[in-house]
Amino acid sequence: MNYWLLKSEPSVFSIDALAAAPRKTTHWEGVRNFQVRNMLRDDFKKGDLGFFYHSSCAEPGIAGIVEVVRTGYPDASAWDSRSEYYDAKSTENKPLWYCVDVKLVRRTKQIITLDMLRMHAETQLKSMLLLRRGNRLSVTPVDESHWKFVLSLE
DNA sequence: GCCAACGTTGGC
DNA sequence: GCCAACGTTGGC
Repeated sequence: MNYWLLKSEPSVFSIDALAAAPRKTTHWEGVRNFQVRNMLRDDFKKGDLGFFYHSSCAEPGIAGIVEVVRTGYPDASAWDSRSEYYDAKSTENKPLWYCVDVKLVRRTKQIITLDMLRMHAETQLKSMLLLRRGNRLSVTPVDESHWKFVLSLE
């Protein structure tokens, strides 16, 4: 079983929006980066857990925990010409982009902020991809040791 | 296959 | 709004 960190801008899709969604589940759609696509398509397994991370906002940090409930399948938003995620290079016969479904397990007791994580960037969270300079991937794998340590910060 | 230009991410 | 970082594109 794998652990992940999924970034979302709360102004676009927040933990509140996920909590309010039917079955507290959402399509993790709109990924248009090949590295991330490959992870969604090939590496996400049912039952994997992920941190739901708020990015590009006043208080960046981990807001909740999600579970993978459906593994990679073609992202239909790519062939919807009305979608902001439309991509003419992807078709139903030859899908280019993939998504997964995730379900909210629970909110964290408070936002585990980027600042809190950074305090351990040279010790327990050394090599955590989120904290690596220049990292911009919207989905990153999380080591089990990092996962457990982050939760101990709650 | 190289690499400059361009676009995007995301913290600040 | 700035800008560092880096992925993508496209001419050659």
